[in-house]
This record gives sequence, C-alpha cells and structure tokens, in this order.
Amino acid sequence: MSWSEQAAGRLNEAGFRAGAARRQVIELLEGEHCAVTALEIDSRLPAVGRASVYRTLEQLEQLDLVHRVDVGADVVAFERNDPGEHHHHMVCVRCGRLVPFEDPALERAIHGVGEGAEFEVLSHDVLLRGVCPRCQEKG
Amino acid sequence: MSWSEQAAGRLNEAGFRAGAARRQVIELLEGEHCAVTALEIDSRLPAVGRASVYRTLEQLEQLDLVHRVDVGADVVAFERNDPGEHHHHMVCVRCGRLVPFEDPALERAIHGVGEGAEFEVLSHDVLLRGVCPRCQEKG
DNA sequence: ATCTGTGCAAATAGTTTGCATCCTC
DNA sequence: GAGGATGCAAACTATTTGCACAGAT
Repeated sequence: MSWSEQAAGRLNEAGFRAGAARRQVIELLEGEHCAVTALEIDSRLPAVGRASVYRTLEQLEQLDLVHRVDVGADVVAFERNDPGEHHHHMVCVRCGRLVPFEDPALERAIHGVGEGAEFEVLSHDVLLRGVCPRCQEKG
Repeated sequence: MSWSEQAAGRLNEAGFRAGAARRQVIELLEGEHCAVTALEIDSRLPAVGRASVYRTLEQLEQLDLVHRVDVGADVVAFERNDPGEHHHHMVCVRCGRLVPFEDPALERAIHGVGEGAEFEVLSHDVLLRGVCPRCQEKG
C-alpha cells in the first residue's frame, strides 16, 4: 500500500471527507522523496488555495503522516512519513540544497540521550549545515 | 575574559563602532545561559528598537558570537557561543520549555557522519521534542 | 566633519483566520 | 439537506528595509 493510500485511509478514519485540494497536496507529496516547502506546494498546485495547502499539511502532521523539517530561520519544509524510513538532512548554506542522509550510529546515540533524560522524548531532528560538493567547486 | 568583552573586542576588530543598542543586547545575552527569541529581547529592552535587535543578532551571528536554535515552525531563539561549551536542546511540545543537554557520544556520531559525507560540514543542530517532567505530571 | 548606529515606520514574507460557496456523504 | 472542504481576501506575526537624525571617531 502506497503512502498516499495510507494517508487517504487514515484521514477517512479520522472523520475527514474527501476533497480535491487535499488529494492534490497528497499526490504531490507522494512524488517527493525529500522535503518541500508549503509555498512550493502552493505554486506547483495553482488550482489549490494557499490556505488549503497549510490546512492539509497541518492535518497530515497531526495524523503523523508528514513531519516538519526546520532548515533555517525562515524556511520550513515538509516531507511525508514513511514507516521504516527515517533520515535527517544536510543543508547547503550557500545554495539551500537539502540532502537526506541516515546513520544508525547517530540514531543509537540519540536514543541513548532519551534514555537518560527526564524528558519523554517523542521525536528528534538533526540538521547538518555545510557546503555541498557543487558549491565547493564554485569556490 | 567574559563573553561580552570578547564580543565587544571582536566587533571592534571587525570595524563596528560602539553604540548603545548593541551594547544592551550583548549585556542581555551575557546574562542568559540558554536561548532567547528576538522578540523577547526586544520586549526586555524598551529603549532599543526592534530593528536594532535583529541587526545586532545578525552581526553577532556572522561573527560567530551567537547562533540560532530552530525550535519549531515559528520560534527561533538565539544564544551566545561560548567556546568550549556546546550543547543541544530538548523542547517541550506542551509548554515550549527549552532545556539544554550535552552528550559526547552524540557528538562523536555526528562527527562520524561529517567524515563520510560529501558535504563540508560546518555546524549542526540536534533537537529532541518531547514532554518535560512538569507537563508529564499534569497528565 | 564624516560616516556609522539607531529608532521609527513602512514594507515584506510566511502563515492563519473569516466567511461565502461548493461538494461530499 | 447538513456539515465539512475549499478559495479568496483580509488579518496577523516575525522579520527586513528606508530614511532622517543622533552619536562615535
């Protein structure tokens, strides 16, 4: 079952009705491997109102079908949650390019922190900032 | 030498002149152990214009005297950079409380990722989201 | 005297909300 | 037919910019 089918099912269970705007946002996210911003989604879906993009993303986030990636002060991107797929991001400080990576050792270390903390840790984000290969060439 | 003295010196070297607004922002940050938002700084310094708060934070960030902590979609906080002191944050999803932590194993793991990557990694952020002890009690 | 730093107000960018209308159930 | 879903426009929040003036060198 694809992510978009799951999403549709979960939304249905949660009592949401089917609508064109949400379906389009979901289809777009289905085709993305990594994070996209709300405004990018909006501009790629001219038939969908901006407010609907934000509303849909909020709903999907609450149902844990999507999660936020905070990239800089301003830019916030969203990507779908695929069970079993868990990655973090490197962002190029020059061109803004976002590159996913995963690292088991890092996950273990984070899990270890959660164990020892008073917090009940629910989720985590890791962001590496640096210069991507392409921008390194440019000097 | 205190952080604020270092900051003053570094700003001077960089060709900045001394001004009242920047001095007050720096003094406020000197007294903070963890991150504060631009708006909080603004409201605690009524004599300083909001624009000056943002300008000062931008300058301090460029001189690596301060760095951003991205906490949620909206909230961005700043804290001073103390050489030798490097910590990350847990944020409570209920009350927004920010709690610093440090973990050598986590740092090693992150360093390891940087080694293997094509990116030239300059800095990193880790954020754990969860429920703080106080909010756990409230149910 | 010069030229930077500052405060104010206006502009901007991203996001949220109000509301009339459309569409699903 | 009732009530949620949607688009539009207005409201809001955080941040940035333009500009005249005060203040540092």
